[in-house]
Amino acid sequence: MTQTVSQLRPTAAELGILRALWDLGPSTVRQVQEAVSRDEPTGYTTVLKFLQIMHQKGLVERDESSRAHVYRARVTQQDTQRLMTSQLVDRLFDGSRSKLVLAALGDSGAATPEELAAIRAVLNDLERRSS
Amino acid sequence: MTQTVSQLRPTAAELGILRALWDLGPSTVRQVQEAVSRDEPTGYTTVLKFLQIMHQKGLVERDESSRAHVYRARVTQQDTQRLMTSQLVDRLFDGSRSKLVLAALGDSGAATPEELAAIRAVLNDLERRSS
DNA sequence: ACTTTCGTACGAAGTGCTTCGTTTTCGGCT
DNA sequence: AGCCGAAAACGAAGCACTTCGTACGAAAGT
Repeated sequence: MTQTVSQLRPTAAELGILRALWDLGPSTVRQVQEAVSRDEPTGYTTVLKFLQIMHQKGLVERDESSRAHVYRARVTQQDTQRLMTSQLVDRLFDGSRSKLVLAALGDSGAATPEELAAIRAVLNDLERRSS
Repeated sequence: MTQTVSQLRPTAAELGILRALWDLGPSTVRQVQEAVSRDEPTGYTTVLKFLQIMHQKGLVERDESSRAHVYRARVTQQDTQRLMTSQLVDRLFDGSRSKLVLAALGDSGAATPEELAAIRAVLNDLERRSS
């Protein structure tokens, strides 16, 4: 049953819970439920069930020492971003990351001047590195 | 039953079929099935069923004048790219497109010099536009 | 006209995702 | 010790997605 976490894709609802955990850090079910419900009202046992499933899958770990178990994300936001971005690129952009970038930037109003500067910095870095 | 196509999100299997249609242009079920099966072997009636469902949803249109109906994508690849990219950004990048861009570029080996140049061009364009 | 072939249409089964009601367990309080 | 409130565990229902078997109809060859 052990599975490589790095290849595990969270479902839509699981992603909502991961977002709460990334935001809050280690949390009880109740805390997660309250955070998630701000976005999308969700019952307590629903959230509990997801956390149990995710624990089984290895997406989260939990500390059972207290009466109210404390859950913590076992995948980082960055890794998940990379994974899901890769999958989108594969499925929809013919495997070309830069096509995704162009699409994301192409939509007007996408970025503030500061963000553009940050992107430019990365770009400079990449070009320096490759030469 | 009429629904705005621009908000319609194709499922995983539907996306595979759309990719074939984008690639081939207007095609019969058999042609789509052959193309899709190169990636992922799929039965004829399975593909037919999907095309029927997608027709119902408005994702594709069909010409029934010949015995073998001819299907054609009703959403462009670009629109779908925009839609799904937006959703990824909302769900996983706190609504910031540039975070997605940084993540996509950050992975080394992502882009060739030509691609980087193309991105830089878009960047220049954006900055000129905003000033 | 008859059979074979190829296509559409339909229904339904299998699977995974989502949600929640009910039951059980645990600690604290009296 | 017994009760109460909060939490965990369990089971199942509802829904969407995926897949395919079967039936039926039309065209083409003999």
